[in-house]
Amino acid sequence: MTTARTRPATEARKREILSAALDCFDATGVEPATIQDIQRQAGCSVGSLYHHFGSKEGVAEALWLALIEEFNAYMLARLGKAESAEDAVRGVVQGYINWSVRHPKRMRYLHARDIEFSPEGRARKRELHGRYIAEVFALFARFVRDGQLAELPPYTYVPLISGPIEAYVRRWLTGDAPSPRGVETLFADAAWNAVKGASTSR
Amino acid sequence: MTTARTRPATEARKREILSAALDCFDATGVEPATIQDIQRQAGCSVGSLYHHFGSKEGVAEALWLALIEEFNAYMLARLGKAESAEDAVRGVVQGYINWSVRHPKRMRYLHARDIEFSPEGRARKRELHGRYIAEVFALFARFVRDGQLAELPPYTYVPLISGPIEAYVRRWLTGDAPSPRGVETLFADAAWNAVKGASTSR
Amino acid sequence: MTTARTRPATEARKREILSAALDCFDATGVEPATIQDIQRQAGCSVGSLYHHFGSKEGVAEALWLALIEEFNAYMLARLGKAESAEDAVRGVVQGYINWSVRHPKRMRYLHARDIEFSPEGRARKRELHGRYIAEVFALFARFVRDGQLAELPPYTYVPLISGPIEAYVRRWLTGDAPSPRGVETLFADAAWNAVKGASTSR
Amino acid sequence: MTTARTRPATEARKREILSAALDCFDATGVEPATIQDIQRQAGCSVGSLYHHFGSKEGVAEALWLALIEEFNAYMLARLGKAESAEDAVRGVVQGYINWSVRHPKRMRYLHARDIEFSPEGRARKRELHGRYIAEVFALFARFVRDGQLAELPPYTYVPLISGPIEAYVRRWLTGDAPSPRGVETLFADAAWNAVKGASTSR
DNA sequence: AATGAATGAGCCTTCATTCAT
DNA sequence: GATGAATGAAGGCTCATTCAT
Repeated sequence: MTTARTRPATEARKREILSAALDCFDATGVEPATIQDIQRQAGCSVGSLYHHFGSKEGVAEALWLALIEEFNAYMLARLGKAESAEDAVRGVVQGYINWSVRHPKRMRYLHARDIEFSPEGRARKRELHGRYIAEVFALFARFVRDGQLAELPPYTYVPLISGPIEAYVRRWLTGDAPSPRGVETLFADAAWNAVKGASTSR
Repeated sequence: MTTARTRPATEARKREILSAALDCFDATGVEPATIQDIQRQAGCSVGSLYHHFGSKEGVAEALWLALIEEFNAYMLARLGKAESAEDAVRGVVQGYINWSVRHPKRMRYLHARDIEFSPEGRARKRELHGRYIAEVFALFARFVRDGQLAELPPYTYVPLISGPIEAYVRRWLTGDAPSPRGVETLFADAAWNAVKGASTSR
Repeated sequence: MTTARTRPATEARKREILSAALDCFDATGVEPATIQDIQRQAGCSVGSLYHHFGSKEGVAEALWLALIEEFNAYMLARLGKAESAEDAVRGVVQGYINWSVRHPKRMRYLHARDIEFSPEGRARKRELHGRYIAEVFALFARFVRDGQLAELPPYTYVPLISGPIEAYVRRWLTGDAPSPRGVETLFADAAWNAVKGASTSR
Repeated sequence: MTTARTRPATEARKREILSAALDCFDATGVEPATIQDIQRQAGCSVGSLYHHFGSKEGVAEALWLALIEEFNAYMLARLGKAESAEDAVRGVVQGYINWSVRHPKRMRYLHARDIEFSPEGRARKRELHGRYIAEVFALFARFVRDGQLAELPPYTYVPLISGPIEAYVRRWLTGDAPSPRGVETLFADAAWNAVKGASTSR
């Protein structure tokens, strides 16, 4: 029994390249990283890289999409278990911290600004985002209806809940603040206070 | 008749170049923008640009430093007038919004990640940051002492106060959320709730 | 059940590839066309292409040789029926026009300059050319001997007879002149006038 | 007195590059010739080449336009002196031969097929062609009116007059026929016979 | 016979920077 | 102070070809 239908060897090679690319992009940024950096790090040829991803930006895009998919799945798994709004909100903060601490490079890359998406990449990004947001909102809408969460302009929930911890983690990732371990409760409190509903007794 | 000592004409030319550079950097990012983009936009020669700033990164650095100085001055002027901790905290949020709305390009540039500072530039940046933080902390320390503000790990104040509005404004600057006009109070409330002290009656 | 000796399936596949190659070469030229263009157009794999033709130039060469063989056969069939020198000369012009109008891509490809022949290809080309010229000259020599055709430097017959219509057809093939339909007689007259012998009464 | 207004040094450099390019393109064709071939032959840097011509195709285009302009001027100067239609027609053939013999590389390049024109280049080409054709037609129209030339479909004059000698010269340029010296009269006769008018007594 | 992943030399081009005028 | 022609290292990418399956 040789290579199976989906050519697992090919998938493995693609994963190797993406992993090497993450290291390179993390070290210098997407723009400054060169194809040769990645190729050397991945132990493959230039041609192979282009065979699988078409371009340098193709690699950057595929990497970002793979990571956001992973992150979303992680958060949704966490939120799915929440039994109350407070649980969910605190879970977002805690989950954000946990994933960042476990995978700082990945989180740093998700924050990167200099990734140029192709039209297809942008579409895929929107699709993933839309699907994620839809699931999150479905969850939160219930809590808004039963008064556990305040009714706010839709675009403000995420900044209010994640903004502080995002800002803190970004400073930590760039070496400008200590580890987020230890401040979990403080930021979870802030998030919960920012969005909790009137029905929620103090 | 050109005035002697300070050569205002020179200063004007430098400002023109920085303004052109802001447009270019904002359009494509620092790395992708080329000296020739800037030079064409500024209507000057390559040589002139090098005469005044020494290098492309020299332009990027000078621009960032000029903007952060302007922003800090703006915030300090606002905070200086605050008569209570709540006033100050809400002022930060409001000031952040106002300046961003008035100068979105400038704010976007202050958020840029791909500026490479020279050792001198980095020193100047640290100096400006230190001076700013010192003034802000002097102000806030008073409020912590008298109980208006909670006593928290030092690195958490800024993320707690500015994180949500920063996150929101970033989304707005990239076209992913509506104008911050109208959500001022909401974000000011969140900021204040996150850092207010026990002495502050509810 | 695949037939054994000549493997008609193989021949069919080769013809498919050559046909696809003609389309590609015609669209962009031989040099710019890529193996992958051809392979995609032909609906076969890269490997298959190499299996049958050995290289890209191998395809270009095989195509050219196949077409020139076809063209020569067409012209000889036409000339064989000529009963007089005038008939033959006019037949060349008319045949050139007919074949060009029927197969403009093929004629355009026979005019292509950027085909690099292998030594074997060049030999085959010479062989085909020699055989063709020999047959044509055998025919024309008779007419020169009996005075129907003028006795001219050998290398001038072809340019004198075919030059004008070649020039016209080339312009038509590139879209710079209208169809050669309608000018047949004019060009046939010119050809005949250019080479007719003294014995030919006016 | 240093460099004058039009920077003759710059023009000289451009001419050097074009001359080197002609050698390279003639040796291998436009597509196969590399920027480095040209740059080395011209004794300039890659950057300089791009500074002046923008791209490899830019060089090829500028060269072709310069040569066609030169060729047109040469032919028009010759035709301007013609005192009869026969003089003019024979002059075209003779001029074509003379210029080809004097500048075989240039003529070979004017025949090249693999030059890709930019939209601007194409426009310039059309402009030059139009202006040339207009002058030639103005001349010939006179002869058509007074009966010295036959009245034929407009697109046929050039192929009828130049076609044979073009075909012959092309064979010579590729080494497939001896020098056109000695066949001038033969081809001039053919050209004149092909287009002379009824009024022209034999 | 067919497939397509892998290879890597070599291409065109960009662009920060210098410097003679 | 201003100009812009010149430089050349370095980058992204192409593509004919090979070869294990």
